[in-house]
Parts: sequence; structure tokens; C-alpha cells
Amino acid sequence: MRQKTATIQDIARIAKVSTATVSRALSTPGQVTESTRERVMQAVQQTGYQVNPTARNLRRRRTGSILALVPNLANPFFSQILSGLAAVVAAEGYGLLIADTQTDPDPATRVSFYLDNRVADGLVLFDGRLADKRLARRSRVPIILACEWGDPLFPSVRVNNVEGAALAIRHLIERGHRSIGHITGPRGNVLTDTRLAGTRSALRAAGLELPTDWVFHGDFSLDSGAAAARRWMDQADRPTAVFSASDEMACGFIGALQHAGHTLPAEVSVIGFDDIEVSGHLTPALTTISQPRRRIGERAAAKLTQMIAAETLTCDSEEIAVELVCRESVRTLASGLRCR
Amino acid sequence: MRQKTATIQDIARIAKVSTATVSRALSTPGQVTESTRERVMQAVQQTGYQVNPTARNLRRRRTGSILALVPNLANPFFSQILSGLAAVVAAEGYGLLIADTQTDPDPATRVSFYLDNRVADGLVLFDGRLADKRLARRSRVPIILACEWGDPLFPSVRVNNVEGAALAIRHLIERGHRSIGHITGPRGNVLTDTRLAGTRSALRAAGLELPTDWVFHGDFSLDSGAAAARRWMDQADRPTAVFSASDEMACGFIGALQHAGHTLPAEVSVIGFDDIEVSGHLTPALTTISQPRRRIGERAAAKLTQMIAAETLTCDSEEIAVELVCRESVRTLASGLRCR
DNA sequence: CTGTTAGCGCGTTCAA
DNA sequence: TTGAACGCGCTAACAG
Repeated sequence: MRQKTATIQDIARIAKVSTATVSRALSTPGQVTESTRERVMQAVQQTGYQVNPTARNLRRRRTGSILALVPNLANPFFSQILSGLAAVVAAEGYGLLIADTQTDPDPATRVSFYLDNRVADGLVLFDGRLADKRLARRSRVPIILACEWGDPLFPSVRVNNVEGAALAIRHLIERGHRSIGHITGPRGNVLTDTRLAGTRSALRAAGLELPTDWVFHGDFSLDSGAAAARRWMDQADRPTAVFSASDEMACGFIGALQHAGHTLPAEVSVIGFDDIEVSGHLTPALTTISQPRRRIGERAAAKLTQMIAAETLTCDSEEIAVELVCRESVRTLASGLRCR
Repeated sequence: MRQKTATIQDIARIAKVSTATVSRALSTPGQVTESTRERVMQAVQQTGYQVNPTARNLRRRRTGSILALVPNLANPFFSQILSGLAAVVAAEGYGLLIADTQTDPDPATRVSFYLDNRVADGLVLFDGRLADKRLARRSRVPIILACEWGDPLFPSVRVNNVEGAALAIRHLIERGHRSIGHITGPRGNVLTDTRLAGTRSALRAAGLELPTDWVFHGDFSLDSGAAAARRWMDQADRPTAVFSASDEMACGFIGALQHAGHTLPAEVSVIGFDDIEVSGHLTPALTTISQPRRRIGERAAAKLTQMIAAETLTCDSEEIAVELVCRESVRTLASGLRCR
């Protein structure tokens, strides 16, 4: 099975040049005479030689890959992001390593492991909890934080969640809603906090309150949305509209309500966050705040590869614009305006 | 920025042993005396030394990672599979490289690129089109095919799609349906073919036909499901039930119908394939054929790492069981039976 | 423009 | 059990 593959030495021998010249002919063709380059190329053709990236990386003191640390790979939210990431990373000549931080009992240890072992030339971190000062101090490779919040030391690519939440709330208010609830993400999550903060401030700006009863604690999952629906149904004084911090929860919320015989958006309006693929195909189609996930991945990869090339550990953060996608899940109340 | 990190030589000097002993103390502790091992470990502690995996891999003639080639990373269908893959691969001490074969104009070239460049010790292939004899001949590392069909040379982990389709069709028949349509996957896809074949044979076994008009060509996407719905609506003679080759298409189909004012499952029953997360939260909740995706990933990873360890290029294929998940999207017609 | 030399950091012989 | 020496395959530095 272990079949010997051609090395740079074989090429050198066949082409009757030194290994250094072979190396140059392949890496920096400009530095080599046309004729010798041809001899080398012919030998390469003949033997099917390919450079051994491990040896090259050892010599160049790099790894040739970028590591994406995802809190939960099973979450389809990351599909688009990873797709964007993969495209840019491949185009820049890196491999894309992916690891799930939740697989491990202690995610922080896992991150340390990766850093210490120099398995990657750069890190894309989708888990803000890990982005602390200690990590910043220890890391010898650039790190970019995507989607999440962490220590401001880290450059990041993310959307303005406060603004997104405000967009959602203002839309509901424009449509005539005055009693508005909110389904949150998991406790301790920065997205949860910022979207809740945006909700609160936008409501306050309109002179409205967010009663404790109308804050439904979720965890971004479908099931937690369904659980929120059950709590909504249990209430005597219900909000006429609910802003969900994720489309998944909105979807669970809507489903549970419909299964219980409620009609939407007649009985309650719903607005989500993310604009996942399925949202437009639900009944009613979900009005939501769109977050361009593929673009987030692309930008994170681009910035990271730039940092690696520049041998810097920092760069500017970038904010990706969110926008309101108006569909059918928000009802216009008597006094409200039309969409837009 | 380029800060020098401790090497095995530093440890050797500090612990006053040879580098060979340090290497042994770390890789095969049993071969080293307790006392010297302690000295080494202390030096390791003191310096924060970590082995350089690139150097180790060069020396061991391996790469330390496994490559997953996915036809479309943006497709959330792969989320769960990758999650299972990542968990097992990490536990076995490998890194998980991921690449999208569709990013490239010519996927086959890309695969060749990866193989020739020995970037991985093994390959998980989710794209059956690439699994041809040529690939089998050229590859020096084990390859496992997941979810898809390809040349029988390759070991694979997949579900029985013919059986899954038959399960769906038989369920519809049990529920009293006699006119049954099918939404297919993309042309040329093996899943498309096998599920269509299963559909046909199960119908035939019940003495039923599959008229050309009732074969709706899709591509597994939400939008193609919606397009199928439009064609369904255009027909004078409509099937009372439709088996969709993917849940995504079923979801698009249902959504488009509902938006057009149709009622489900009263007017048409729908059964899907995959059991994606959202299926249970739709209205009506989607009856479907469940495909344990996480398990597929886990098994593929396990089998691949075993092949690598055994230095073999082949192993037995494995079939993962599918099952019918009975929800609300299939209506029982007059003559039909209850679920199960 | 090309060749020589010297490692990158590690694991693995072969002796002792 | 340990150490010396070598080489995995490649590229960077320095001459020429």
C-alpha cells in the first residue's frame, strides 16, 4: 500500500538541475529561465510529481489551514456561513479545518489545544464565550470573531443586533402593535442580550414597556419556540405581536400555535431574525430581519487571510447590514400603516 | 510577531537527555524510566512545549487529517452529518478538513487536487458523481462514500433509498391513496434515481401506475418544491398524494399550495424524505421517511479511521435503517387504514 | 539565473 | 533504557 511517490529530488535528477531550482520553477517561475523551467515541468509531468504540503509547511513554518470553531455544527444556521468561508479560504489557498467546540466537555481547553498545537494559521471563532483576554494573550495566530461578541480585543464580522431588533420592533409599531413580546435566545449569550437590549430600547423610544411576562426565554431552537407558544397561550393578557430572536424559534412558535388551533397572523403577529431559507415558505410566510450569512463567512475569511498575509494579529471590525424582509406574518392593526 | 516556541531540542537540553528520549517520553512513555520521564515532563511544563504536528506528520508520513468533500456546504442537510463526523474524527485524533466540491468549476479536478497533494489521510465523499473507477485507481488513501451511490468499488455508508421510497408509497396506499405523484431530485443524481425506482416498484406492486404528469422534477430545494406545487395546481387530473424525495421540497410544495389557498392534507397528502428538524413544526406536521444523518456521519468517520489504522483501502459497506415518521400531512381516504 | 548548504522539528534506526 | 546520527521533503540564504 505505501507506494513511493516522486519527490523533488527525483525531479531534480531527471531534469538535471538542483532541487532548489525545481522548487523555484514551481513556486516562483519568474526566477527561472524558460528552458530550464520546461525541463522541470516535463519531469513533473512524466512522474506525476506533486509537492508534499507537509514538508513545505514545515519549512515555511506555517500549516496551510484555517480553523473554524463552531459552537454547534449541527445547527443549520452555520451552513451558509461555512459555505462562504470555504469558498474564500479555498480561493486563498488554505485548507478549512472545522471543529465543534461543544463536542468537548470543556470548550476552552479545546481551543487552547488547537492554539498550542499550531494546527492552523488563523482562527475563525463563532463562539463569543471563548473570546476572552486570556485567549487574546496566548494566541500566536490571528483570530477573527464571527457573528458573536467577545472581548473587544478581537476583530469581528457581525451584524448590528441592536439595530436589527430595533428594526423589528419599529416595524411592529408601524403596523399598529402596542403590546409586543419577545422570545429570547439562551441566557448568557451575547446575541440574546443585544437583541433584547435593542428590543427594549426601541420599545422605550415609542413609549412602550416590555412586561416580564412577555419575555419568553428560549434558546434559539425550534422546540424552545414551541415552548414559548405554550406560555403565550397560558396567558390571559397576551401581546398582539412577538419578536423572536431567531427564525427557528419563530417557526416553532408558529407551528405550536397553529397545532393548537390558533390562526396567524390574525391572533398574533410574529417577526423573526436571520431569514433562514425556510422562512419564506412557511404559512404565513415569516417576516424577519435578514442576516446575510454567506457574506459573513466570506468577509470573515477574507479578513483573516489578509491578517495572516500581513502577519498582524488585528484588523478593523466589520458590520454587515441587516434588513427587514416583509412577508405575511405581521398583521396590520386598525391604526397601523402598510408595509414600508 | 514570529515568536520562537520551544522545540524538542529545548526540552532535551533542559531535561538533560537526548531528543530521542524526549520523543519517547511523550509518544511511548512506557519505554522510558519513571525518573527521566518526570524530568522531561517537568521541562515540558516549564516551557509550555507542544509538539509541532507538521514536523511530526512529515516524519510519520501522514497528514493527521481527514477530508470531507461535500457537494454543497450551504445545504443544511449536511449539518447533522458533519456534526457526527466531527465528533468521531476529533475523538480519533484527526483534524477535519472540509471542502465544497461545487465551489469549483470542475469538481473532479478539485478532488484530484486533494488526492495528489496528500492533504488528508482519508476521504469522506458525499458526492457520488465523483466516485468513479478512475478515482478508485488513483487514490492512495482510503475513501468512504456517504449518503450517495458511486462505483461499487467504494465502501459506503448510506440508507436504503429504494426501501425508504417504498415505505413512503406503501404508507400512502395503506391510507387509501390510489393516485400518487412524486417530486424527484435533480437529474443524474443517484438518490433521485433510487427513490424514483423505489416509488415505481412499490406502486407497481400495488397494481398502480406513475403517470408522467405526476412525476414532478425538482432538485431537492425549497423552490423546486414550490414549482412542483404550481404544476400540480395546473393539472386537471391531480394525484391525491405526493411523495417528495426531500423534506425541503415537500416544505416548498406545501407552502406554495397553502399560499394559493389550498388546504392540506384535505386536498392533497404529502410525505417527505429526510426528517429535517423543521418538519415536525410545520402545519400540517410533515409525515416523512427519517434518515439518521448524525449517525451516518459517525459511522462514516468510524469506518474511515479504521481503514486508515489498518492501512486498507476497503471495508464493508453499511446500511443505516430508515423509518417512517407518521405525522399529519397524510390524510386517510375513505377506504384507508389508520397509521401503522 | 543556478547550485550548494543548511536547516524546519520531529521520529527512528542502530549501537552502546 | 538511552544517545548519536540520520532523514522525512522542502525552501531560504548565500554564493557564484
